[in-house]
Amino acid sequence: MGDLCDFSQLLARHGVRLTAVRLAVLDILGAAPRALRAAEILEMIRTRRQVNKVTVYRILDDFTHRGLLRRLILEGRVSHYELACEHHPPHPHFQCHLCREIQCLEPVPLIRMWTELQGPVGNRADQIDVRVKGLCHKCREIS
Amino acid sequence: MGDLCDFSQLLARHGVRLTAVRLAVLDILGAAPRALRAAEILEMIRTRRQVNKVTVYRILDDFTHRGLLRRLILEGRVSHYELACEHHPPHPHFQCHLCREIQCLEPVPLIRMWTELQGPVGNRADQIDVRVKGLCHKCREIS
DNA sequence: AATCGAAAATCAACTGAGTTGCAAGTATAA
DNA sequence: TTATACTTGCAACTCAGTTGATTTTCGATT
Ligand SMILES: [Mn+2]
Ligand SMILES: [Mn+2]
Ligand SMILES: [Zn+2]
Ligand SMILES: [Zn+2]
Repeated sequence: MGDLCDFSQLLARHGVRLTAVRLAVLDILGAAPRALRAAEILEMIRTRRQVNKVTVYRILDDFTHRGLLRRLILEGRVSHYELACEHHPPHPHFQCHLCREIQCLEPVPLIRMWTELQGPVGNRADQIDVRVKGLCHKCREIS
Repeated sequence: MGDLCDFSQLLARHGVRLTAVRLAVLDILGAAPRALRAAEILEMIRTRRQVNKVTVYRILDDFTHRGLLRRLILEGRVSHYELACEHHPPHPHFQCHLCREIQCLEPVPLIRMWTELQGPVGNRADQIDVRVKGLCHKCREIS
């Protein structure tokens, strides 16, 4: 999924030092087929090296503010993260209400809704998030 | 906002006993111009009577599962609640990234996107949430 | 009116993702 | 090499929400 991005170059461009943990975070998210929770990323890094959770949380937060990652709020309390580089434009997400698994959906054009969604005169809309909830195909055939 | 609903009748129809706290929750949400956090609802009930937070959380959870309220996940950690009766169909929400305030927007037709948003064949989409982020008109004129 | 069982409210203790402040370590610059 | 800034680690904390056990209230039955 992220095999198109050169992460060390990406970090350099953002004026961020290349460190083992930072690269691991990007590698893992780049290889993931879906958005991941901080705890999942932490666990995956720990299969390679020892790391403190605070370090990972701080990196995720920093990268999000730099626009390198997107933080997805799909359910209460836990955030999910995904790459935000040019090869991964914003897109809607699907969450199964049974297995809670998250899927990335293809981008849909929202341009026609944009004006309507600005709401009361004077609001400035910067971003539109679309979240689909339902039953995924795996859970459908089980139940 | 909720002056159209007869709450005592609504509770009766759901086979739920009418109690002071339950009615207060519905009254408050019915009068609110926007979705409220549990802590806000709790505080507002406490201007009238003494009540434990667990009671309020349990009522909000119960009402949500009965489909009497909608729980909105708009930012991490805190949920917002709004009435889900027939006078208040699902609709998009706007959140200002500066003051964090939430506004309800008019419903928009999503029917054209529905098929696209089902995603991989076999998924069943039940619900589409639209969330707009930006700068509200109040915060715009300040900054 | 007194009794009883179910539903509702309370209390204290807990959960867990995420945060904070500060100390220790490591890389870059002078 | 030494000074400096940046990065990581550790421990303690926060806070919305949850849990389980106990007490209170309600509505029915006798
Ligand atoms: Mn995605
Ligand atoms: Mn609303
Ligand atoms: Zn599923
Ligand atoms: Zn605002």
